[in-house]
Amino acid sequence: MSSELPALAKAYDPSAAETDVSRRWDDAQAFHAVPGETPTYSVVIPPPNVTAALHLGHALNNTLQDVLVRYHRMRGHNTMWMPGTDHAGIATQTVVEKRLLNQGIRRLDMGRDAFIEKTQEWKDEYEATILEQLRTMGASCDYDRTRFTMDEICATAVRHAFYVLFDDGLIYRGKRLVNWDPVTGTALADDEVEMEEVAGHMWYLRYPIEGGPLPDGTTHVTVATTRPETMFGDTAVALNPADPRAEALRGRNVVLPIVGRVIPIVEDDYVVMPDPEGDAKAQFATGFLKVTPAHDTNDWDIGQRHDLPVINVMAADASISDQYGWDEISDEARPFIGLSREDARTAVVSWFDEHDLLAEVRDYTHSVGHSYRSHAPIEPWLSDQWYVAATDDRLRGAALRAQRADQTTGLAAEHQPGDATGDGELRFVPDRYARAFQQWHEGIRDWCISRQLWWGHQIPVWGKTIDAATATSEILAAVDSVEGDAAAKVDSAWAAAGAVHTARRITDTEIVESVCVPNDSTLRRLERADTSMDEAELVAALEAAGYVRDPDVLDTWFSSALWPMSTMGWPWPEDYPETEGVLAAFNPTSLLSTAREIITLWVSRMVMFNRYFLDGQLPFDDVFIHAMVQDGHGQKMSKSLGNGVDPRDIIHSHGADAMRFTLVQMTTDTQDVRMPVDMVCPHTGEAFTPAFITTPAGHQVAAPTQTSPSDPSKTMVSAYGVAAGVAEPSDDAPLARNTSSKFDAGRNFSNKLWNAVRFALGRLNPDDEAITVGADDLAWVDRLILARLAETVSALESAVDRYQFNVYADTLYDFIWHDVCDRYLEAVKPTLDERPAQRVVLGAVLDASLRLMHPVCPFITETLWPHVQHARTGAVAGLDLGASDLLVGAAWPTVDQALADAAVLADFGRAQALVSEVRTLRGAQQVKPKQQITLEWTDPELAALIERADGYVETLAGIGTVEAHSDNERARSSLAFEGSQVFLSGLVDAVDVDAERTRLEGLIAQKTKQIAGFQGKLSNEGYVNNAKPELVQETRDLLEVAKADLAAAEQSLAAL
RNA sequence: GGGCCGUUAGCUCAGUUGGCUAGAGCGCUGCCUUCACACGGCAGAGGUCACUGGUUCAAGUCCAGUACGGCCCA
Repeated sequence: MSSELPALAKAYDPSAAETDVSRRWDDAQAFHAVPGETPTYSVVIPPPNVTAALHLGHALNNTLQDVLVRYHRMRGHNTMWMPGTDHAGIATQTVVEKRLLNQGIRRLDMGRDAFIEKTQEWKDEYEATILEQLRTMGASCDYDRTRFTMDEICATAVRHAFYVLFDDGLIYRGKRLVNWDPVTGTALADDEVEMEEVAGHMWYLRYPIEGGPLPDGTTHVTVATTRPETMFGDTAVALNPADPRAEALRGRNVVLPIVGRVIPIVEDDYVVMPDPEGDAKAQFATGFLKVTPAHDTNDWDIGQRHDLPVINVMAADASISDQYGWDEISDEARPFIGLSREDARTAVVSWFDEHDLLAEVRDYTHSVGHSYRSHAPIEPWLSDQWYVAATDDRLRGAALRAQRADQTTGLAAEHQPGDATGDGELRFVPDRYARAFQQWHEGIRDWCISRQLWWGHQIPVWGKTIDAATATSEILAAVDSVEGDAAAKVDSAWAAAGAVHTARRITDTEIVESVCVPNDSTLRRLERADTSMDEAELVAALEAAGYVRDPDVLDTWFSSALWPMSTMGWPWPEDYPETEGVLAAFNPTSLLSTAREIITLWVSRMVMFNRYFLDGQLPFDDVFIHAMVQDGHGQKMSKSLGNGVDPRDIIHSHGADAMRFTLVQMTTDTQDVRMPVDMVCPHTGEAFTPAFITTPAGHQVAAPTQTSPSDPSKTMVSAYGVAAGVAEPSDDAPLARNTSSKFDAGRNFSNKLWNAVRFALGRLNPDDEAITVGADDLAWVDRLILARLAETVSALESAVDRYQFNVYADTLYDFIWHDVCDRYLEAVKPTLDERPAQRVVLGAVLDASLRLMHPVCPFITETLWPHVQHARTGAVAGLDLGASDLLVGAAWPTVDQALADAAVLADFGRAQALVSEVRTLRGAQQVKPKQQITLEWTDPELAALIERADGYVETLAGIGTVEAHSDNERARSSLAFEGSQVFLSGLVDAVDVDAERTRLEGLIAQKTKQIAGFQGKLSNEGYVNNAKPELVQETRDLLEVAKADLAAAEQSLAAL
């Protein structure tokens, strides 16, 4: 076998190893889970958008998931990690449109089908990239189960879910103000709108009072607005009923300038009264508010309260338009029709100025909603959209009741968890995020799910608007059975065939019918009166009857909300061989790991849907919210700032394990991850800290052009320079890639492990007899490393259980680097060849170390695994290391805690302290490493400790001889250890008395200070009486030792 | 505007129920090219724990406030 294993190179080279290991995992189907065995551990990946390649935030999240997944797999759980990608409707459509525009092609020109085809190509490209990235970073997903939110299995789930919700009255059509993105031309959900501070103006417009001046001579009211262009749609002016001017204005109207519309003055306590001392709003207020119900959400509410008309004056592109509800256009207003909202604003302000109706303009900074995709300002816009009744108790209530009682505060009585499945079981880690979940649901509004896009799941509703006079009796009966424009189910032939048929009266004369058609897999299972038609036939019949399919698609989050179910084959896993049994086995999943903002966007919706469709069952037990990766200036990484780091670059320069280890080590539960971004010089390959500049917006970014650190004649271009369009890469000045020296930590650690194993391979003998060794057979240092191993295993298990990733990494690092390498390997070097039992321990410790490190650094550990397996022999009693061909499938080590020998660990602390003291002295006197010195003790107890430690102190401190102190003429230095004098001789030929005196005087000063501190504590009665007795005793002991050390040092000084 | 988090060594961060004589990695300084590792070894320097007040025998840790930075939701 040894001939098959090539000798290890002097340093770890990740690239070759990673490829080889990936292939071995694939060949062994190592990540594939099959329903059956329990217990299970399952995770669904938060599906990355197919808009772009994965970034460092993805790398972090997926690394953390992989650590947990690999750990649980090793713990013997039936572990399944479901991978996949998200079609990301608006985001993908936007990027594809942009790419096409660059080629001079417009979406509308090419048509829906052709555009979807192009988008599909984009999706295929990025899906492949993303999956490749996941494999490259070592994510142990069950790739055989890879899903896409628009593939057939997911689409089936979406169709069925829509049908059920529609049938249950939880999906409805409503004419509301939506967040309209005029650039992409679609509605957005509330949480897809980002608020941004904008430096704008407050304009003060004077509206003339109809019917002449007030008794006090007032002829106008002055409204304050940040959006003058919406004035065409004003249908009232409001003031606060508490305003002293209210009485005089009661019942009066104003004449809307330009438009000529006469609109009432209404009283509403929403209106902020002017107050120069008040907050910003009050300072800028006039007390009069123009009310534009069709273009402002607050005005919409005021309009509802006062029964005001709603006049939409804008088209879908936010230009001023008379086509959406504004008629009776005055001659004065006509020139404004067709203007963009920006031009209209300028024109309106000019008009008011020219007509002496512009009272004032003031600078005003306020927040404005922007599309999270196009970044265009959102227009509140009146339109017909589909909604999920998220406020219904079956959804919102279920989400609130899911929360663990100890993570909520002030829940309403009806939201207290009950006995239902899933109630009170949802846990957030860190727990502070539970509050975000709770507050979001308490303030939730119905969820607008229709998007005016082409890329997505098209809404499965066929509609028709009919004249009420021609309606069938069933339809009339239905619409008359409900109030207003609510939808009512119609008992029709469509319904008999399995569709859900609704109707609603939208005007006195018009009725809208909507027919929701389920797909065949649902139809097959329905009990329906008319089974003559399948889906295609039903649709054909509907279309023949004049029904038209809704052109809109569903919000991406609708399909994402089903992800833990749809990926597992819901609703009918038996329909697809690959999903059979998966849903039952792996939902609820064990964990969802995601980012903060996703709590509202996604977590909430998964909880609502999973509970609704699966009898209250939660989609996951734990929600882990991971940190955000920021740059060195605390800024979010983004393309536009050019401060992003591509995980592929890090894998290329440092290796996947180095990246993973560093990310894990940086993950604490309190803070975001700050990652100072360096650049790689394309000329020399060296990493350097770039020169930074501050953008006008106040961001710290790498200057567009950078100079090569070692050759000032060469330059390069930064990612910011390219993103900002101010620098163009060329042959002479290429684009420099970003990196971060933070990843050196992981690379160094990998290399350390590599070399530790390399050393061991040279000293272990594969032909050793396979003996089982117990504590009694072992030397002190062997018992020590096993004790530290036992402690380490416990600490790692506890870290995983608590999602303390940095603790996991630090514990591992400390054990491998310090315990194994610095201490154990160094200590056994002189004895290994003579002690077969020690070789057994060394082999077992390395075997266990690879297992412990595997979840974080899977590639290097898997690479080393066969070498260690080949070289080691025998076993250690109490340390269970099950055999396995591949490390990925090996068992987590189980260690009998009896190996955590307390006496050995106590001696270790003392021996290590002594080694440290001796080394410090050696260092101070610059004794050569190879120089063996003599230690002379004065306390026999210390001699006994050194004896028990069995060579440990001598080896690590470079001591050749240990003997009792005697009076002779040797040149010697002395130190104080545990209150006794220890002498070292043979350090140098002649002791530098002056240096020795300085050193001892420093020591005396330090000890004196310590003693004062301890004495101060002990002379404090409050301390002695109140502190725990063992603590007081400890202080007393420390004082005694310090005193003895001081005496020893003084004695030495006197002897000089 | 509401909520959450952070401010500890030059940098990036730990610090569990108050007991600290404040730690780690990187960087820095000195020594060592020792037969696992210079992506290394040994040693060292470096901190009034943002600020103000309070509780306590005792505060990096608890409470109140201030300042600055960040995030989430409006």
